[in-house]
Amino acid sequence: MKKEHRILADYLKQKGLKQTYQRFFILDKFLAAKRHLSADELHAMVREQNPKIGFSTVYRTLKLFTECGLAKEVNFGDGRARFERAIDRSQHGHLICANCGKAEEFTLGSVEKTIARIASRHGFKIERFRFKIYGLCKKCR
Amino acid sequence: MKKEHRILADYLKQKGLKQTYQRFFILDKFLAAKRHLSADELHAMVREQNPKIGFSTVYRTLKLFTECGLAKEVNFGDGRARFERAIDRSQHGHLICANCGKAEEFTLGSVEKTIARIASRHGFKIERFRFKIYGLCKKCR
DNA sequence: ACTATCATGATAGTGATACTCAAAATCAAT
DNA sequence: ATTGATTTTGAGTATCACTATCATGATAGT
Repeated sequence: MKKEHRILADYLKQKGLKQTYQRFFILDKFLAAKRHLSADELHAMVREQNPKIGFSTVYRTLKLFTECGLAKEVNFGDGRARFERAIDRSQHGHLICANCGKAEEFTLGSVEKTIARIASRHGFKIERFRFKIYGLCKKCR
Repeated sequence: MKKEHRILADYLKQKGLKQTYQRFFILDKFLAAKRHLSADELHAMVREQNPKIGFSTVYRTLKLFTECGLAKEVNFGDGRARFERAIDRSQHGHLICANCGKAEEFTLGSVEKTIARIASRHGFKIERFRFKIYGLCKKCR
């Protein structure tokens, strides 16, 4: 059993929720994706193999993934939430192209100490942070 | 004449747009605000003294301010765009409280070099960047 | 003052997200 | 395996922020 299936299964049990076919099917599709997906885009992928699964279910399931730490919601300013894998991934920022809309990632190792220092100076308790650079990617510039 | 009025007036002239009462009235209200405002919130402030001014005008005028560099659009993840002054202000990030929703600011001086380095490594042309830390502020923690 | 053009403000439209509910699925207890 | 309580699903609808439309009104050059 995949690590991510285990995490989802445990979370469902802990919360008294049910292990449904849809939830694990959507999880597999989500993990297979290479890009940052919106609920709409993931639904399109899911529906290719499984046209019965509705948008609502995909949408709610993505929220569920976010709750149990399997996914992170990211927002690139185009008015639709996107989701990315959040297991076994180091902190990273996004380079978002204004032309093609694709998002590259960059590691944040060198910035993390700075972030911690800033927060403590303001008496602020960090839950999470987002670092985004908007501009033009190599291809589009 | 205020510096910001000058900037707006020049921009309007350059673009062949008209100098209207509303545009300058909204600008004054915008500049007087201490917080990060949404179009809705600014409209509420404007309407106190001037109930005739509609939401559409406030909304469009904020876009106009953004075009001419008087304002910046920021998004704190609550699904509504907010605007902040952008003249004579150094680059800064935001500390956004998950409880009260208020946003403090922090300076980014030490991070800017890092950002430039990251971008050049990816062949990415920076237009702008956003650095946001979500968590609990001093009061709410 | 006249006229072309732009701006305004009310209304309606759009798209993403969130809610509702009847029918179906899950799961613990028998 | 059957039952029954409870959750989930999927379709439809509602809501919210934002955007477009358009008739009326304001602006600015002549």
